[in-house]
Amino acid sequence: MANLDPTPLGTHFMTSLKQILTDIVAEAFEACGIDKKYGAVEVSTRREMADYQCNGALAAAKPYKMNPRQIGEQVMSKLQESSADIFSEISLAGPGFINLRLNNDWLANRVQSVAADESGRFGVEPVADPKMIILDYGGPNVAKPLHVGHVRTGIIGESLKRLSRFLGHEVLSDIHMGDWGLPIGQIIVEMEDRDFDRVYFDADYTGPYPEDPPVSVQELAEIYPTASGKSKVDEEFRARAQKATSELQEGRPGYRALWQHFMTVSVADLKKNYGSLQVEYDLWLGEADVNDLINPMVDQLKKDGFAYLSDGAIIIDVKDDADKKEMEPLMVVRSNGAVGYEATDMATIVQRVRDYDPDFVWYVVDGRQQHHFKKVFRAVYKSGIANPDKVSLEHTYNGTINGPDGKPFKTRDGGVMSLQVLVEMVIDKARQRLAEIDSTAQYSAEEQEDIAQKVGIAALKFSDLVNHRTGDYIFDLERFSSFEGRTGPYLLYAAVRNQSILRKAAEEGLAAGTILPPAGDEERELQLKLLELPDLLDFAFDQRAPNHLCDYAYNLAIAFNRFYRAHHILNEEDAAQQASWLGLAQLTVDVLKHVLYLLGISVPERM
RNA sequence: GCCCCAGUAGCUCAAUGGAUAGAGCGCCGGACUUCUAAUCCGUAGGUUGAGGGUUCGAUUCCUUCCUGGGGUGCCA
Repeated sequence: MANLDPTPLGTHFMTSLKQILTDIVAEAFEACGIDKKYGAVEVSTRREMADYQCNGALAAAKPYKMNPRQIGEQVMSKLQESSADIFSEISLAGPGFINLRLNNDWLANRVQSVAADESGRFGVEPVADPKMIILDYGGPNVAKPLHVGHVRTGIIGESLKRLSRFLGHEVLSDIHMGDWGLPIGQIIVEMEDRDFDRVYFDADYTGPYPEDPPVSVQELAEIYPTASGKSKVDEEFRARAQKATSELQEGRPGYRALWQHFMTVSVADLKKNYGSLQVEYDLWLGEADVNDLINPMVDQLKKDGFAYLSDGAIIIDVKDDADKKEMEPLMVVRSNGAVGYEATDMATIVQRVRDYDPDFVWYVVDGRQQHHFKKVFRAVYKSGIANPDKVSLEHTYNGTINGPDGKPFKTRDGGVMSLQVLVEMVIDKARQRLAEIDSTAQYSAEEQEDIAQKVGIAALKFSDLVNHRTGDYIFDLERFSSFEGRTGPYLLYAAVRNQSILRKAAEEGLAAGTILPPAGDEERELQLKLLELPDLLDFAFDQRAPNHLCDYAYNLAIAFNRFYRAHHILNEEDAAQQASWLGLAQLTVDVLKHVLYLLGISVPERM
């Protein structure tokens, strides 16, 4: 095989099997006088016929005015000359699919080289050109408890963070709290009406204020919905709330002191609740953190002619000449002087560009905000706050979790189901399941509880992440806490059984050895699946879609479970074969656990 | 009105323009003296909402409808 030009395609060309095969087939196309771009190789969709396939002969037929099968024959003949050591079978099928089956020795050799990688990267090289990515997800509102709706943004964002970071990108996650808008004003007014400590509401008093928060997060959880409800029906209340919001933003000391208390109790609660889902943040910034950037930004926008007064509000036109549809302007300051999330989102971009100079900002936020982000992105690009050639602002939106009526989920009494309650229900279900299983009875109470936590969280997270990011789906507690079939616990179980073998092997003094060519179809499929990892990670990253990680983890677990059934490792008498299988089992569990880690799911030692 | 998103097996969901559209659940039927049966194997189940178009090839791209959901300058 001739030395190929280094390819700029793909980020893991050194280790991606797909890329290696594409390079080989592309060279064969070129040798036939056909553009190498037609040499793209994919995992075969017909696994009983091939491991990998190239469809390029079909695509090349027209421009080269040739019969696709004729092209296929020529390419095959070149491949047979150049790569007989790699392929055990090269065939042409149907209208012109080039089917490739890998030589078993070559296959095992590849797997062995991945197993021998002691860096913990499974042969996946960090990207050559790391990007700086800011991931904005979670977006909880201060004083509002997390509910089922926060599940998706939190765990999808967390997974994208872990994936991007593993691939070698520089990533910062920011919770971006909603802590500066009308809800805060509504709570302030409601608290004033309820005669909370007067010092906070006395405009002439400037401090000091009490150190202890006047409210708990539980009280806030009750006060906010009440205030929000009043605001909808009571115009006077609403006007007062708007005024309070505006005064808070302008710096009224008593309101600022109250706000600080809200933050203290809310952040502690958020850390606890997101922590239970293993959703973690690098930055705990929020809308309030950009307050001081807003006035200068608005002044500049006015000075540059992008922002102007209209009906008492300050707006920016974001309509594009290419738009056929209507596109109302973005309102950056309301007529009462308060700012909403349009201004804070814009100012946050000012801040992020200034402080981090990112290549990407991904907003993992509900898809219903698409219009909002479109306007914000246009406004910042148009006004020069962000340079479209430098930073890509993406609304990496997620769908909603709906009730049976197709609308965002509500409990039977019309309320929202809190995240904490949901998590506790799922873990409790896991406890019950655990109690039914004999093997765990001997474990300590602590270990059993740890297992229940991991099983419950795995069930919850996997059943959400397995759905495509952008799609809505219907909330089903049974499904969230199901432990059978295509679920989180299925994956844990596969990993745990594997670990059990390795533990027993270690006790018997058995060590992993060189991985040999597959002994059967089950093992062959497992080896092939392991080699798909780099391409899978690239693909999931490109699509910003963790469901592909779920898909891979599940298929890897299936492949392992079949292998497990077909070959009894510990009873194997051939020492080299046994050592090979131990190596394969070790690699499988390492890869499986790592992909689960990228999903934000932890694996217990045993269960 | 305008815009966005969706419509795939009984149900919940997958499917980077490729061959015979896949899983899980549910249904029916098999496999535990064997490294953990939270497992494995098998059967049945489809006009991919409808029509048109582009393409050698369409669930995927374009277009017109139908149905559902969402959004649409002073809530976020």
